[in-house]
Amino acid sequence: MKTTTAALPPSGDPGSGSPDDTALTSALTASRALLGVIARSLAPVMDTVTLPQFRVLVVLSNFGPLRMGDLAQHVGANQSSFSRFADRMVAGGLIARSASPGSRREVIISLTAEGARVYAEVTGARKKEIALVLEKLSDAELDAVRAGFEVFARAAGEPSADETLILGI
Amino acid sequence: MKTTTAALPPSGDPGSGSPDDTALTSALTASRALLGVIARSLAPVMDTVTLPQFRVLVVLSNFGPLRMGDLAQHVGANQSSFSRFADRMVAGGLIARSASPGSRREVIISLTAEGARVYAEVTGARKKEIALVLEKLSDAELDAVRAGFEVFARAAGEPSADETLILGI
DNA sequence: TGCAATATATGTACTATGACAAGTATGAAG
DNA sequence: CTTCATACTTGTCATAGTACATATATTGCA
Repeated sequence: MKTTTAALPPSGDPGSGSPDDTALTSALTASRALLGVIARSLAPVMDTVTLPQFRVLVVLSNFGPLRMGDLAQHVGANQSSFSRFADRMVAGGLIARSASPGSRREVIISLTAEGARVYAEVTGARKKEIALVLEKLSDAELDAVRAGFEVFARAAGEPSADETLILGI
Repeated sequence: MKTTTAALPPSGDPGSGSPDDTALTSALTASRALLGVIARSLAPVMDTVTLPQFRVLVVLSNFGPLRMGDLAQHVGANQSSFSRFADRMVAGGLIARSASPGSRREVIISLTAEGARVYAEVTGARKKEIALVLEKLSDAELDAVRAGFEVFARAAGEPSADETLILGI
């Protein structure tokens, strides 16, 4: 029997770690801060492109023109669905279909100038947002940020393209 | 005339900043790393809830039970649309409708245990992912990360709830 | 009581996404 | 040239999200 489950109290952060992992706490807080940055940078284009569509822009920006099927695979889409999905993006002026030089049955998808602009708008905004934060800092603080972030990024490694695509960023 | 715009070459990061802003570069790299973390933490639940639905879980986790209309406002949804949106989440066992003690026309939405579990799964995974990165580090490196992230988070400030909701995180 | 305001639910309609099957055009192998 | 595989397109259908207008229930106030 599936009775309506009872209400639960709010919980900002579930479970506080051991008292000595201040680095974990700091990392979580910083991750929220960076999320804010990312979200703000993405917001302005969200009425031009949907998140799944932005995924495509990311892939094409990083890999260059791709065959339709390969592109579908990269974003984890069904190939047959993807054709009409591409139609919408073509209609939106974000991508372009072109014939493959090698084979007439292949269709190459590439960014249009507009598609590239949308992508650049987001990454540019992200950069600007972060710069805005950093310019509040003293030289010593900047150095601390640089050192800490470098260490973390090195340890975390670059996320695979497919991983970040989950969010479409 | 809007002819099909030509293909553009790939561009990983558009525009490199001035040579001295290594902190900016580090921050951008770290932001990508954290994005990977966030994306990985979100991936497992993406077949249980959609991103808009996860937004609701986030809001309810942070604010506790809310009236339907207030909840709709928090996630930026049209009130009349939201009723059926809530239907789906109720059907999915993620939230529950209950009568307001004060007024019989008000409907209070609260997380079910399952809804709270899904939210906790994501935040828990995020925490675990970050811990996994940090445990590779030496004490000195941990200290650098803690210091750098603390400075950055303080300068960036907590993102507003509405801001992070853009991404549904 | 009666009326206006409030809170939610429903009718209707549209777009985006996405799955599956079937069709069409092209290329490659024999 | 026939046949099979490849690459994309199209038909069909189902679901999610969202909007606008309208209906229903409830409350508060005159």
